[in-house]
Amino acid sequence: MAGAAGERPEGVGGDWPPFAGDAFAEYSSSVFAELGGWPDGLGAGAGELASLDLPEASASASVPLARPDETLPAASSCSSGDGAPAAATENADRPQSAADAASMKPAAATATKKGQKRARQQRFAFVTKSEVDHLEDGYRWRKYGQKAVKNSPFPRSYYRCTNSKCTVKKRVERSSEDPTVVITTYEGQHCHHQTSFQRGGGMHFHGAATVALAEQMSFVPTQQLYNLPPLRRLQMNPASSESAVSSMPPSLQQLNGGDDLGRSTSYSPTASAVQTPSSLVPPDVSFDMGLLGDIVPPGVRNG
DNA sequence: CGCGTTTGACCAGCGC
DNA sequence: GCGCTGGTCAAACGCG
Repeated sequence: MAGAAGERPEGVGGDWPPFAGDAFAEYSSSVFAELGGWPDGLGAGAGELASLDLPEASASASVPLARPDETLPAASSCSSGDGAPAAATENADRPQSAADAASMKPAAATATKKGQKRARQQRFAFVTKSEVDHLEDGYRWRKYGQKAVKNSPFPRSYYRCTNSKCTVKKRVERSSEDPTVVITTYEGQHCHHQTSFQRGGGMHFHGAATVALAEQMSFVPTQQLYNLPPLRRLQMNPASSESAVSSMPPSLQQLNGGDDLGRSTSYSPTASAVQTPSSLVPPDVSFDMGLLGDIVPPGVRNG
């Protein structure tokens, strides 16, 4: 969802459901990390992420999540294309037919030319506190793998969007440091409406805020995203006394209170105050030009 | 029967 | 070059 296509995914906003209630029943905090590129060795990257994103570990926030010099292909999840420069990743898109899949080596399906690293799409990771590993986000996912993670007692699960035209993937793992923390990493951007999601009626907006923020990030044009410093993080601090809505960017406020979402969700301000600790933002970052400029309202920028 | 999960195996990238 | 690790495949299995 961190797609850099600069196009708002349909279904986001008005009817984009946040995480379902169960998933966030125990939600207490959520932190985003925009990965300019996949850190080499996903385990290491995820581990850093987990430790970094916990408020208690914010002191180590300077650890990069992505290599600053890594250039990314255009992030587009859908081979069908929506005007985004998907050509760069076209080879990386999953084959749509079984024949293609059979004739394609797993790695070859995602690798580019020899000597090049496999195409990597824009990814977003965020941390949530939840007892549930697989958080509802409004889309249907099919689990396609699970791996033990080095230095972690918890396995990492791999999910793929069930939409055949959608190549969005996500990884879910628990933090080894804090078992209550779930690290969810999205890769790619949905190119379709969410599937009919409606399990149970209640939605808890803290999750919505989380995802909405991530989506908000996706509005940033690709090039802009790639030119940004390696790490952008937004912390959803439940302990903040800020009014959640007022501290949200206008677009999120709209998401939150304006449309269907606002009407159909039980919004919990306790977990939605947007904070941007200055320590997490490189000093040379201009809020007017980067992701945060679109996300963090001026009043929040100073703490 | 269709869909999703589990799980062992395979492959590529990377570090030593 | 070798071993480790991450990422993915695909057959088997379970469930509604």
